[in-house]
Amino acid sequence: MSRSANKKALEARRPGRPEGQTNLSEGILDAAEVLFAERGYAGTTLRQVAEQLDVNPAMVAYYFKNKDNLFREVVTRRGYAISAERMERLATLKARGGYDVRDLVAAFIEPAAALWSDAQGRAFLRLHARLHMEPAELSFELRRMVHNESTHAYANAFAELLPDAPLRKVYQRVTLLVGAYLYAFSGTSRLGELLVEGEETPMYDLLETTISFGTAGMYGPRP
Amino acid sequence: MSRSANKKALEARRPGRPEGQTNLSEGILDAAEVLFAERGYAGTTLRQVAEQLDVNPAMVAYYFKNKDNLFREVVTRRGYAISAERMERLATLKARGGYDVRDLVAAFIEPAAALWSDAQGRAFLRLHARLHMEPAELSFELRRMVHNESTHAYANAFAELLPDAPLRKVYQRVTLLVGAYLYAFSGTSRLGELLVEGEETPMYDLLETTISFGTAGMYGPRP
DNA sequence: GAGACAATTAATCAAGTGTATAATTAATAT
DNA sequence: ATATTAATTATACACTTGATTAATTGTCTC
Repeated sequence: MSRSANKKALEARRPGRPEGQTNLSEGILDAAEVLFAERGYAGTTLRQVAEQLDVNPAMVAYYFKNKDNLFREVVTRRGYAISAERMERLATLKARGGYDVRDLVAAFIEPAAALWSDAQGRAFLRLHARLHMEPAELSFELRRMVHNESTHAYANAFAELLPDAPLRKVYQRVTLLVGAYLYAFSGTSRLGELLVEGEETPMYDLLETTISFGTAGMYGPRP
Repeated sequence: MSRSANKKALEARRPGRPEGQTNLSEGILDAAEVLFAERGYAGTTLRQVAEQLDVNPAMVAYYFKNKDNLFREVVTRRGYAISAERMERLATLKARGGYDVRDLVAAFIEPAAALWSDAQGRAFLRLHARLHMEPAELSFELRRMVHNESTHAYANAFAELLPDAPLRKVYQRVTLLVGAYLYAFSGTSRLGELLVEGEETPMYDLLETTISFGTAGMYGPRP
């Protein structure tokens, strides 16, 4: 992965196109994903990105024009994938018919939660959560582009299943659902640190707990 | 508030102690609170803080030593206040006896949600949420100092009311509760933007919705 | 094989960063 | 009155940042 791992590392590096094929573009996105997730937009430098690939900083500009654009590409790459899978799963539910609130919650959360299984995906989940805290001028347009369609689709679907709740309440609950899963899967929740009682492995079961929590919340107050 | 508003603004400013009393320290905390909330730690410069008070950048170092320390002071000033009020309200409930899950949820959330009423408090709420996304080396110690005690106290109280749920589950649900209210009250949720259907005022009712959502979630799956 | 194109490093630039220090003025203590 | 302390501006320093440009080397097309 890191270029220092191959045989070229021992030669003094010279300018000019290297032999063979390279696909630096993907590597830059991966490295930037980790760094933006950990340190945020302002806290990440293009030099850090380049350094992680053992490459000249100018390469980032060569492939991605500028920092802003790099950030957008990192966010949209996986953001649109999640959004698309949400829409697919919603369409599947509607085609099948007879789904309930829990089915909707699962269809909404699982496409994101699935990324938890590998380290690179976890980095994106953290960035995904972090994006909502970045300054409006950086994040609002991105969030609108990536998430508006699916958020509205799910809110409407929830509203159909909850005819007694005013639309405002449904949107508020969806917001709470989003906040809950973002935080839980951002890897910043200190769950591991809080629960030190020996046997308890706090991450196990987290998806199930999140879906149950969100489902109960979406239904609203118990009668 | 801004010193450019008083009569001194028109004179050319000179070095030296100004006449009368000054309390710049509070003003710096307020300005930094807003900026850290909006732009994060890395995205905020000490010059921005100073500029907002129309004051020399060296004043920030004079009052707060360095950027790191300023951040800590901003976070702890209100963070400890919230934590203390949570502990008080928990003690009140326990003294009174006969409380339920909803009472606990309300006692946990309301001390933070109360800050929503004024602009400066909303800035802190945003910072409060953002803190959880800042790099671990900056935020973990702070979060531990400020929130560990009350989080454990509430988790244990919840566990007593929910004897069927394993402790791991209780902590997971508390985590989801925290994520939900942090996001909802961070002012970054785009609730206002998403819901454009005329009459609906999305912020009205939000505290009630959050408490109901959290209560239902804490109870776990419906039977 | 020659020229166009692709991918890389080296070097640089202007702007901005946190921080430190000295000079300056007012308030306070003796 | 005088010395000390408090609060402020001015200035500067060493370093980092995003971005640009030129030089260099490999690959592809004809």
